[in-house]
Formats: sequence, C-alpha cells, structure tokens
Amino acid sequence: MTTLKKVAEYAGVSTSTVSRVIAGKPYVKEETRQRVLKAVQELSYSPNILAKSLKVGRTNTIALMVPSIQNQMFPIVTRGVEDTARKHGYTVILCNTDENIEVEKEYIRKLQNRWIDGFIVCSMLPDSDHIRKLKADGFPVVLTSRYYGDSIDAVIIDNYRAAYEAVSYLIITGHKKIAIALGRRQLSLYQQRLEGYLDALKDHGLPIDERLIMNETNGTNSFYELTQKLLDGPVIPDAIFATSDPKAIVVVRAIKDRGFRIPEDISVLGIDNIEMSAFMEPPLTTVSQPLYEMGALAAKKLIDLIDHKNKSEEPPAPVVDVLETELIIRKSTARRK
Amino acid sequence: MTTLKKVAEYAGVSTSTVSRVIAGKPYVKEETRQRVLKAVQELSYSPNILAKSLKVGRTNTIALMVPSIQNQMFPIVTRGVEDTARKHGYTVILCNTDENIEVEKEYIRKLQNRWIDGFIVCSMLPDSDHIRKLKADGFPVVLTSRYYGDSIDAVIIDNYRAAYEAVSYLIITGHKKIAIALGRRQLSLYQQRLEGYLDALKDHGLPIDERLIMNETNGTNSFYELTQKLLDGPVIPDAIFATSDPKAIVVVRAIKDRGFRIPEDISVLGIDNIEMSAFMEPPLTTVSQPLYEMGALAAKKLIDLIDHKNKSEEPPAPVVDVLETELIIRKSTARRK
DNA sequence: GTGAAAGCGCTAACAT
DNA sequence: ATGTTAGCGCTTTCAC
Repeated sequence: MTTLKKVAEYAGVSTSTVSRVIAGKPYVKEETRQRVLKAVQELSYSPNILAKSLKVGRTNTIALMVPSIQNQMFPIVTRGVEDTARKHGYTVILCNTDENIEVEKEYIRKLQNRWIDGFIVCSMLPDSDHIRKLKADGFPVVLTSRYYGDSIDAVIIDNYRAAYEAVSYLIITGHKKIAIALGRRQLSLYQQRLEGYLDALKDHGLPIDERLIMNETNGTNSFYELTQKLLDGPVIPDAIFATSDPKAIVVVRAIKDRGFRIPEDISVLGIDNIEMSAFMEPPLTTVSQPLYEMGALAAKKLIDLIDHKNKSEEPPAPVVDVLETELIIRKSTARRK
Repeated sequence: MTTLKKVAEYAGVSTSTVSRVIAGKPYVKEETRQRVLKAVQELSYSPNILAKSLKVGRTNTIALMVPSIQNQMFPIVTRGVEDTARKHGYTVILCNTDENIEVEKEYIRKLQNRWIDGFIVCSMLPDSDHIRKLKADGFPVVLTSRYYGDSIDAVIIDNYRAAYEAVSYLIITGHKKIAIALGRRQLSLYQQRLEGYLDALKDHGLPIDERLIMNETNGTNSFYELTQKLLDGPVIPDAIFATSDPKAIVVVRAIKDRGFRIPEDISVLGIDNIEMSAFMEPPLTTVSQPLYEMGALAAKKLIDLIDHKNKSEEPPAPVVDVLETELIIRKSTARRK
C-alpha cells in the first residue's frame, strides 16, 4: 500500500507538498511538482479516499432511495441521477426500500453517519417522518416523484393536471364511462391523480360512478382481477385510465383475456411513458413524465445543497420544481362516436 | 456531532470500553455496559463508519458495474445483488458503464482506493484487462452475465446450450428457415449463442444461410431496420431467434409493421425472460435466465471472497457457476406443418 | 475488566 | 515555496 508519506519520502519532500500537488494547489515550484509526480508514478500511488473523507468531512457519495429498481420508472430516474452525479464527481449508492418504512429507516440510520453527503428519495411515504427529521437536522435531502408539503426540495410533476388532461382527452374523444385503475391513495400522487380524474368528469358534466373506480388492493397485479371483475359486472367502461403504465399493462392483459378489443371496445390510457409502453400491442397512449430529467435535476439540486453545506451557508429555502408532462397519443385509445 | 470520546467522558469510562460495548465484545462488566449504553442513548450517539473503515481497512461496500440499468435485465440482477448484500451488512454502489471502457476504468480507479471491498461486474468486455488486473492484484471480483476464461469467479448460464435448445425447439416444431438477431460478437455470450444456433441447424440437417444472420450494427434498435430489410429480401424466414428479449421486442415490432403475423407467418423466440416478455402481444416464447439468482449468488461469492481476504487467507481458486436456464413456451411461436 | 496510547492516511492551519 | 504538526473518530494492542 503506497501512502502519501511514502511518496513524500521517495520524492524527498514533505507530505504537505505531495498533498498540494495531488490536489492541484498552487504555490509549488514546477520542479518540485515534477519530482512529486514522478514519485507518484513510480510508486503507482493513489490516494486513500477514506482518509481524505474522514479529514474533510464528506465523501462525494449520495444515496438514491427507490421503492424498487424493478419498477420500470426508476431505472430511468436512476440514470438521470447517476449521470449527473458522476459529472460532478459523486458516486451513487442504490437503496431499494420495497415501500418498507423499516428498511428505509435502517438505510438512513446506517448511511447518515457521516459517510453519505445527501439523499435523493423517491420512496417517500406519508409517514416517513424520519426523512423530515433528516432534513430538519440539516442533512441535504431532495425528493422526487413523490412529495408531501413544501418543507423539502423536490422535483415532481403536476399529477393533478396530468390526470385532468388525460381524462379530458378521453372525454373529448367521446368516451362516456371512464374507469380508473387507482394506486394506493396514501400516496399523494395517486390522490392527486384521482382528483384530476374526478374534476375532469365533473367539469365536462359526466357523472361519477363509484363502480368505475378500481382501488389497488395488493400490488399492481391486483388490477388483473379488479379489471376482470369490472368487465364481468353491470357497467362496462368504454375507457380505463390507469394511474401508471405498469398498471395499464396489467389492465390491457385483463381486457384482452376477457375477449374485449383495444381500442375498439375499450380505450386504455396510462401515465409514465416507460420504455415498454411504445412496444405494447397496441402501443399505449400515455402521459409522459420526464423521468431522466427528474433524476438529473434532483441530483443537481442535491449537489447544490451539499455545496452550500460545505461552505457552512444556511441552506436556501426549499424549492419544489414542477416539470412538464406531455400526452403521448398512440393506438390504445380511439375516438368514439 | 457525538463522538466515541464524548460518550466515554459522559459515561466516565475510556474510549476503549465504549468501543468494546459498541462492538459487543466480551470482558465488560455488566454494570459498565449499562452505563455506556445509557450514555449512547442519551447522547444519541452513532458511530462514524468512515473512521471505523479507515481503521479496519474495509467499508462493507461493494460496487456493481452494469452496462446500463436501463437494460431490463439488470434491475433484476441488481435486486439479487442488493438484497443479498444488505442481508450481509453490505451497501451497493451502482455504476453504469454504457459499455464504455473508459468509464469503467475511471470507476475502478476511483473506487479501488480502499473504499470499496469488491466488485461485481456485469459489463466485462473482451479487452477489459483492467478487471483482470484488479483480480490479479488480489482484489475481490466476481463476474456475472459475461465472462472470459476461468481466472475470475463468475456466475453465468450456458449460452451455447440455451441457444442450441431454443433453436432445436424451433426446428422440431417444423421451422425450416430460422433467422438469428445476433448481438455484438465481441461479447462471448453472443458468440456462444451463435454457435449454439449454428450447431443446432447442423445437427438437424438444416442448411446455414448467411442471409438469415442479422448482425447488430448500432444498438438494439438497429434490428428494426435489419429485420425489415430481411423481410423485404429474397428469403423470408419462418422464425427469428433473437439473442435477447429486448432484441426480440424490436424484431416483433418490425415484423408487425411489415404486415406479417406472429406466430402464423413468423415465429419469434428470445432469451432472458425479462418481465415484459410475458406482457407482449403475443407473449414471447423465450429462454429464461435466473437473473435474480445470478445477482444473489454473485453477491454471496463476492462476500465470501472479501471474508477470505479479511482473514488474510489465500483466495480460493476461482469457480465459474453455471446456472440452469429454461425454455418458456408462450404464444410467439407456433408449430409448422 | 479497564485504560493509555499508537496510529489508520490524509488535510490544513501555521511556521519558516 | 515548503515543512511541521495537530488532529478527523475509531480500533486495538499492551499494561495494569
């Protein structure tokens, strides 16, 4: 193991000089610099990041907390985070929480202890008070995808509006009985998407039929049964608005397996625009979220927060960034007369 | 910031005693232990992992290197790795290399310096000599998905056999003109899949037609054009064997867009069994890789290597584990008469 | 059983 | 322009 000290001895200088050269600091004679660099080369020295981090009090490492990287939204967000982090010299630790608050707490407990500079949290739950506490303790935190209140920086989309516009589109294209495949209402993003759905119906003078609201019971796959039950029931929808693309996929499967055609009998519309949506049969009409940009911006904001903290500045007031969504019209929806 | 020292002072003992209590070591009077624990509680102390790591020479952190987490294989592998790592008290750093050897090198250079205990590499390229060097330097490394030679521990599948069996299935079910959508041959896994394809044809007395071999030019999407060109040409296949599921998805899209039916006109068969395969239209016949298990086993092996190293034992001879694959028959293939 | 002290490898005043 | 030195917070002999 080559250390700074050995390099210093080898080059016949002090450790501080070597440290200066490594850090690219000024005030080193060119000749000395060359001698040190030669020593570094010959001993193939590379600095111990750990020792440095211990000394300077940060690690250039951030943690990304996601419900599960297997949810197809998050690989894209993750790339946004990682690319941005790498560009700024940061490394990313990946944490899957499986929506389990205990796992989340455990990760925070473990990582907070001075070896993570900040957190990007995609897995925020309404009762994630430990995350609020983290922020309150002055630890850099940025939320994305989900958020609750303005006390923490966040990067999100306008879920209400996304749903409102999606459902309005269905109404304008002639649909009268629009069902919704609704995610867990505890998550505010689904609550908001529900409200967008309800208000769109209301504003266009369509009645709200409780029987058309499918509430997630046991994970995304539960919509398979829920959809089939709906189709077996008294009131058959002419469109289903799925509150996420993975849900739409399950809904589509269920509809086909019951022998209905998409979009001729029933239109399906999702939210997310995950890669797969374009390759389904039929390709899915959906509302695209700028997932990569969300990750990238969240990382950028987090790094800014960390920089502030390093300069011992007061953290700026939290900002919630709302990114634009876009309705992507494909073949899973059709005009009704 | 509460440190060990403060806890010691508060409890009126030495730092070594506190350290012993924290580490759960014996030789501490019960009464003292209680006093220390109380101090820990009241000062809400939690140890600085960084300082500990610097001292003991390891971090309980491993790095996972993947081509891209957006390739749908890798989220599953990643979960296998992360779940296993967490169970053993390890944290995972995620590195996307985009098949770029410079990015890979940069990550290794940065992480190797004593703050990563080991690497799991899914992105190995034939000329990734820096990874061989890593291993040769005594650094714990496990490959998965790809490997080159037996000098490094690895967890893989039998790519030759997977392809051989897949193509044999197509032949047995009556297909005569089987095309292949072949990934970059530099990657041995695709070379092996090609050989499995060729040998299956040979062993069943079918001729090899170069025109039926589509070589990846510019990423997975290049198979869209390649497939369409093939379908426009003189020799129309009755089946296409795609050497990965993402390729199969693109191939299916191209076939449909050219107006052929699957499986009536052309059968399609993939390899991977990513989640999406079951939801395509038609659901994809494919060879499943135990992706989660590969990740989990790779992590387990790596942690074993790390444990060995910690005990300053010689590393055991590398073992290449070959996991079982399984042909999953769905609706994208049909019997020909 | 418990404490004193050395030191992991590095950085950053402070001196010179 | 360069060197000296005091730690960062922890573990771990070695003494007592």
